[in-house]
Amino acid sequence: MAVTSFEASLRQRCSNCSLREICLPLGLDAEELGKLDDLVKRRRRVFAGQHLFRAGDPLQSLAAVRTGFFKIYEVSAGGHEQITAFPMEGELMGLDAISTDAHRGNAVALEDSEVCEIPFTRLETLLSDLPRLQHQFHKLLSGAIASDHGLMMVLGTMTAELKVAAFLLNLSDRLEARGQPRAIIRLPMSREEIGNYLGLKLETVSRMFSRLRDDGLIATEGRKTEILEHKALRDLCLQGPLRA
Amino acid sequence: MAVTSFEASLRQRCSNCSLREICLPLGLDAEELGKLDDLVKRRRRVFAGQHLFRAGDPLQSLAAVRTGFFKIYEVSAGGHEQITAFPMEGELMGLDAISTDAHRGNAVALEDSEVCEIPFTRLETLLSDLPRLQHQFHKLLSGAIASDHGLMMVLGTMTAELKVAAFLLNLSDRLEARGQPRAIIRLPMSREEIGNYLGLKLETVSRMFSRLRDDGLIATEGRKTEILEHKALRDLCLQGPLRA
DNA sequence: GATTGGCCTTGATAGCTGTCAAAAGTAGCA
DNA sequence: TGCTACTTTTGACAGCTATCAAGGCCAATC
Repeated sequence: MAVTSFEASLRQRCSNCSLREICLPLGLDAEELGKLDDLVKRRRRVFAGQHLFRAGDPLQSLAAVRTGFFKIYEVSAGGHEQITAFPMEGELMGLDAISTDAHRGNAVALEDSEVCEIPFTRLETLLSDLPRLQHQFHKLLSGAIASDHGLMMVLGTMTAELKVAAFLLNLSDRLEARGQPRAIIRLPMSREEIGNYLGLKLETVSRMFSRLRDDGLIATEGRKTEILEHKALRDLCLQGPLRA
Repeated sequence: MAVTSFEASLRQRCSNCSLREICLPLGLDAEELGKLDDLVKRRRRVFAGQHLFRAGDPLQSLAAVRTGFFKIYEVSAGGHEQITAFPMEGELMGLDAISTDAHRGNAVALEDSEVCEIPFTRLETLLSDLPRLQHQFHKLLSGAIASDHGLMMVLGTMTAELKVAAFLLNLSDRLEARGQPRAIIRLPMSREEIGNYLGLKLETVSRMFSRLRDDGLIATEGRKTEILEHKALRDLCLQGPLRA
């Protein structure tokens, strides 16, 4: 029992987290990691379907996904919902709240998940003391912008088939960056949620999955998807709506 | 002559810049402003059509638009160009470069413009000393994410007519935030560039301008556009693709 | 094991936007 | 002023995606 709780406490620290090469701790030395550990004390389980935060909530903490999968959606003034991201392990949520001190998005767990809460005001204080942590935080903010631009490119230039292909490749790349097999993708979101994210209707998403399957590029079994022809799928995205 | 150059040097400082309530200096006291002034020494003219930076350039400086208008476009692996922003006065460019230490976008002046160059490494050093500047910088990064999400909502949920209406309202709001008349919009970009930004073809953009004009919501005279019915235009965006 | 409800797939049709084409408008320049 | 090149507008038509509809699959429940 004592051993178990010791191991649990180890797992509960940034310094031993398997995601430290992806998340906030990247590039820190032991002393710096210790200070970050002091800050990120609160871990929290979020069950499937449960909200972690809602639009309008004051920004208390940023949250890093430790295990599981989330969706972030925003609601326009006209009442339309748009999913803006599907954060997975090692990704931060709530970065867009800093500008207004209140969350703009709603975060829902797509499966039973666990997050590390990072009190934002205390984080900013710590950043001033730890230049390397500051730089890594800026890289994560900047990376979020870059990744949003990637989605804008998908939304603005691609046909339905390419959008779905790009979506699968994006997930595949992110899995690979976490040391997981890049070919096998377990989708925690529905066709409707994929469609919302990609600017498509759920029927169109379904049709495109079928088309990619019929073309032999992927195999599907419900929400389990396997990429059979990785290179062909990437070439499809590259050629794009534009041929040479 | 002496007076002129004195006035010029005043205008060349963050502490006296008319954009200090929008840009990086927001919230700083006199001493802090002085340190920022020391950092942001280089102003640079960029003539219409000229590039300020290109994708792949190492990140040396962020740039704040002082006067004029830019477009930022990214080129996908497949060679497709996508405009991701039209920065105007007081807006920062190059934030997405921090994550990779190299620019991802290409910045082109749409008209003769002037920018303030902010050496990034020195900025990060200064941020550690000036918590308020650090917080404002984070707000601007966060605001860039929020604004990208706004565009994703437009791209993902709106029809062509609503996209163009939302585009005009966005420009109108940003002009108003700078104390300029919100109804009169001088577009420095072509129909093709608007279309690229909104995920539409130039002909469709032109048709939607004509439709909004025929409906009495706007008046057009080439690239000069006037919003005649501001509320009606906003209502149009709100009702969106969704009734009720 | 049958039933129920949610999600996914597939088909037929309609509507919106893209494509192709031509003419009109605008700006720069000799 | 007149020329040229570019941008914008407008029209006709095709193609892609949304819509409407029905049926199948799966898991949870009784």
